[in-house]
Amino acid sequence: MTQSHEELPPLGYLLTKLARATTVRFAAAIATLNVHPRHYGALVTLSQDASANQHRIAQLLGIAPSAMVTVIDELEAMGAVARLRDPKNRRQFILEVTAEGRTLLARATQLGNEVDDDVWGVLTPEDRAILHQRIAVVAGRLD
Amino acid sequence: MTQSHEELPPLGYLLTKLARATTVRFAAAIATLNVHPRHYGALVTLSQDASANQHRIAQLLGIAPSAMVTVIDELEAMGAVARLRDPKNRRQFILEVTAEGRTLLARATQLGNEVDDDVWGVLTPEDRAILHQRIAVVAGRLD
DNA sequence: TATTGTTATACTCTATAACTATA
DNA sequence: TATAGTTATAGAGTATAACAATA
Repeated sequence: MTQSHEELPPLGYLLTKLARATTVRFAAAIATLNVHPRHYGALVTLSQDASANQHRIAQLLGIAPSAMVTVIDELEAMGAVARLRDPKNRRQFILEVTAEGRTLLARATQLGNEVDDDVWGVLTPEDRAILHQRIAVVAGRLD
Repeated sequence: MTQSHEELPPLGYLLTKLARATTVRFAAAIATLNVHPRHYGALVTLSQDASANQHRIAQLLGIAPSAMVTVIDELEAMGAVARLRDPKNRRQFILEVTAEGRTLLARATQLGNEVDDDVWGVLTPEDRAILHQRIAVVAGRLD
């Protein structure tokens, strides 16, 4: 047990600081694809839960449903997502990630991984992989 | 080596998602002290680098120098920070964290740790301590 | 009457540029 | 001429509330 542990700022605070710095770099990287982090988040979430409607995606992303409209509008304009009326419930859309959307997601993820290399390069690959996996677990439990 | 690792979204993206959820909880917790996350960040940074002026703090926090003015104004109004003119260079201030400021920081940190318990409770204490330490290392290298 | 998506609007946050004083 | 702090202002981002279509 290290004595210094108690004196670290809360994990959540350190995370916020890191997230902010990382987002700036990530945003700059994917701007070359004409994609905003907002679009990336929606694409990731849509890919993970194909049955989600716009309200559900907004909830998962932690933003207002009204804010989703523009994001999906833009993804649709890029040809990354298609709005298909659900015949079972015509109030809502089935949000389909197109082949183009999957390609875009893959490219943005690649750029994100390069930013990761830059920011997290001080850790050994093993440490980083373990960290990555644990963060994924915790992030997945938030929903 | 796990095959699934390659398919995780970038660490930076997961972090941003976690940071967002955590900040909402942290902000709600420290609101009981009439403190905003912004104030907390400035207090932490000031405590870590006593010689920093407002421009330097803004740089470390990744915000515009003009945005610091209100933050320091509010911290001063709370009695948490004192602006003392530097006699060596009267353009800048020495920003002193008061005893009251240190108490406030400790209380807010305590609340932040409780939020951490809530969010990170799915990890074992050992895993979490290692994670915390590594995150602190990476966050510290950003400056 | 409730739900899904949408629009209109207001509010918060942040950045940019111009100003004062000091160097 | 450059730097530290400040002020004014504009832009981006976000949330809230009201609305239309559907259930």
